[in-house]
Amino acid sequence: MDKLAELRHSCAHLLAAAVMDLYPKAKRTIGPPIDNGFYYDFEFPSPISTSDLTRIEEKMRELAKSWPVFVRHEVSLDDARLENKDNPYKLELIDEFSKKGEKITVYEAGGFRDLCRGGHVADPSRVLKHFKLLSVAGAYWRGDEKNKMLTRIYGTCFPTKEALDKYLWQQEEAKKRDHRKLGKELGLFLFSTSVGPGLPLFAPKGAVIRSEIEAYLKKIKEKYGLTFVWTPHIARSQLYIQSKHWQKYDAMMPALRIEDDEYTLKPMNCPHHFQIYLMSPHSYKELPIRYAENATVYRYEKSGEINGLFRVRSLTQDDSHWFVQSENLPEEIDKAIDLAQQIFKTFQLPNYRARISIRDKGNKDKYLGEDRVWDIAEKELVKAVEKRKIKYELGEGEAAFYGPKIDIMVEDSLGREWQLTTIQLDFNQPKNFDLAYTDKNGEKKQPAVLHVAILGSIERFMAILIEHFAGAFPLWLSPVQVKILPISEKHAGCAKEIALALKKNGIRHEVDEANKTVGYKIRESTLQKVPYMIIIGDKESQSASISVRSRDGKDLGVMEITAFISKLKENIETYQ
RNA sequence: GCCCGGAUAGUUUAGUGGUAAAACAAACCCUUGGUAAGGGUUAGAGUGUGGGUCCGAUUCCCACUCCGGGCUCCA
Repeated sequence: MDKLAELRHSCAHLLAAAVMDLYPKAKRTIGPPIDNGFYYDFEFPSPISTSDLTRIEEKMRELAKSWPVFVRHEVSLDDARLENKDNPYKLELIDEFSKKGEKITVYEAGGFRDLCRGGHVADPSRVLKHFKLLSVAGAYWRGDEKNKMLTRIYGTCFPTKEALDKYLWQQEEAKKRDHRKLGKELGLFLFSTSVGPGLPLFAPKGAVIRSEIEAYLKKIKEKYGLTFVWTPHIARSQLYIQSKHWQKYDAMMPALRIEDDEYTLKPMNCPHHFQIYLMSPHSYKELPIRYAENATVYRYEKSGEINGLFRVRSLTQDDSHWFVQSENLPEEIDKAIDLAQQIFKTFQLPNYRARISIRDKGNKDKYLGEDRVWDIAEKELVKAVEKRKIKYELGEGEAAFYGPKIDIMVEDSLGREWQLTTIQLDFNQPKNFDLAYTDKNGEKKQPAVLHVAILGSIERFMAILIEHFAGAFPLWLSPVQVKILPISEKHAGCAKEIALALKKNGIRHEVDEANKTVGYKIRESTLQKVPYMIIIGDKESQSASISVRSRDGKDLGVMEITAFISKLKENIETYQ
């Protein structure tokens, strides 16, 4: 256990002590350190809420002052059982450890004993200072929904006040950037009770961002040799029975009845794209065939799991299926990664790492497809990320039975990681759907399929972008690129002329004709994160020049309107 | 789905067992302004939905809907 984890684990003990002091009837369970702090799960005789945290935290501070050194005791099974006779959770753990033949240890500090593996700080009263309780939540005993729901208290602890403050600041900053909050403030998207949970509606400004992203994806994917297709949103349930999703996939929406047949909302596009592939026989000369679609699919996410645009029930995948001869897999995998890197660059996401899911080597039987092809594929996945110097880790045994895959995790401006890209090899579906091509010897062969989604879900990606940029999108994505601010009513005519010039050049703009001061208008445009403001007063209306200001408060000075427009167009056209 | 919390004008919030207050936004008026909030006036919700208790409910109780925090990170 590292130092920070020891500190946090010790703090979890402190929390448990405070809780036992205030709620003697509560039952303790476990309290491990986690990525950003620690938690402790309790069974309380009656529910507690966030407002109780203050009291508990005060008690912790009181106890911390004289918190003694942790003392380790090795105890026998019987003693351990006796000591915890009223706590079924601890008993369960004790029996488990004993069965595994592990030593049972108890740590004691300040009259407070807890079953514990160890890993504490040496001088608790000196270092247990910079902590904070954060939230209360429900959590199942051992994470299993069949078990009893416990009350989890989350907290965090750092070695210094500065580190704690920094963490809390980051949390605050993340809260400010919350895409749900910004989505409302910037008029991007909404949820309507009448439409239903998890079904986002995009308002004009959000729709602009969406369609810019989709248009960009279409352009760059076509450049990479993908062809776009379109498929409907419902299909006969039979299609998914053939693909085996019906049997295995648990996020299928319930079936619909249309006349005498059963249909369902599509949860994925693969079987549809396969139908297009099956439209005609294929020669090896045509391969690889790469079908792409920005396709909206529907998934049944449990009500409690829906979360803003991160987790929705209608989502649009930037999906594609590449039908490839096995021998061409290396170059196709490389191409897919190259495509992903280009796209990350465009969205100003410079840091990412890969996770490669491969077979469990000791258990090769449970995987479908030729051993040789798996070997090549796995090696190629590794080679491809190494060649591009992408940091990666191997997940042995994490591959699905039908193929290995690469996931790419991208870091945002607050240092949080998001999994975006999945490049999944599939040796299974070609079989289910009898996909074939004729090779140069006239023999019928089965192509490998690569499922490639770079951004995953466009809704989720938009949420990430909103938080990454804190709503201040790059020019090409901004719903309003330029705001024209006439100083007084007599400059309205001139403002309209400029608006017309922008319109002719395809630059999204608005004129703020409100009867307000220019200072007020600047403030409004800045809060709306409009990249550029043009201020029009007497000086400007008497010449062909405009005065430009950016949303970050810089006065860009006076320039010719034509020069300004061509500068913007140059920037925007990079992405079109 | 489950645990905890919440739902009051377009938005953010206040408040009360005797039918609701403010700020910002909006509309209008004054002002015609030079780089992050000029001033005034007016209108706007009957308090998520349904039920119950009560003379009386937005307030208390119940159910439902929706929203938020959380449910892998093992003594």
